[in-house]
Amino acid sequence: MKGNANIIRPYYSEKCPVIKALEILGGKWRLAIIWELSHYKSLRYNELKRHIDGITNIMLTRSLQVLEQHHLINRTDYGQIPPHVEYSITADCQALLPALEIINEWGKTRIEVHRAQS
Amino acid sequence: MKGNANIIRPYYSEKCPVIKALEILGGKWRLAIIWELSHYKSLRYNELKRHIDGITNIMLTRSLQVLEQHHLINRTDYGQIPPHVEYSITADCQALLPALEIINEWGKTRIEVHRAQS
DNA sequence: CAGTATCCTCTAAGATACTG
DNA sequence: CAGTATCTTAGAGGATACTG
Repeated sequence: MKGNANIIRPYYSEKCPVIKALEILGGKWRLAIIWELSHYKSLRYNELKRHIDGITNIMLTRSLQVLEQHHLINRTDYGQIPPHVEYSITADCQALLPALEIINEWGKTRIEVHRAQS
Repeated sequence: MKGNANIIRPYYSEKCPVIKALEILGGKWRLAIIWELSHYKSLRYNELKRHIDGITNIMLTRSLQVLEQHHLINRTDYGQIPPHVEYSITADCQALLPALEIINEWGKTRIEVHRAQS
């Protein structure tokens, strides 16, 4: 597990909750994973990978591990061969969804801005 | 202006608004700056710096520039000597505040978790 | 199917010093 | 007061190949 630690080092994060949250959520793919998972009861590893265009195995794995460590997602291994693993968001994570809705809507307008400029 | 570009490269961002938003907001200090500014009508450069513990000149300057480019903050230069510059958030940016409220509340619980563990 | 193991690159972040 | 100019570096992100 390398290049896998949190993006932002502590200290100010212990005072500012917004910074603290970014420390946990700020990876390139983390919010996208949460957002994607939030639309399903659960998703398998490769399903999730197919949903998130451009993500690689390592990045998906690393991101999932970080999110799991922070109790934002549940990992359920059905202990079968071939493997069957399902991911879902936790109740803790649900609290963030209203924020993600807003960010998603806001992001849409940014894509329009971007298109209009190019 | 180096090391100042957006954190996340395009492509998937053009499809996923959440990724797009992160591309603009995902810097280490950007949300903190917006969050801080949102509590005031406007703040001067050094006031802002004093509010955000740990931020350096370059990081504040760079972050403010990026945010201004994306029309998230207004920069008002009063053209005086000594300089007098005020920063405030734009109407565009206001739309994000409800999300920041949620993230802030969520972040508080994470700080508690962090404390309980150490 | 669901991941690891290696290796590498790039750049965001920062330290330090200086300025109109 | 409100920044800029330079230089450096840690580590996030990724390419590629492999595995139980």
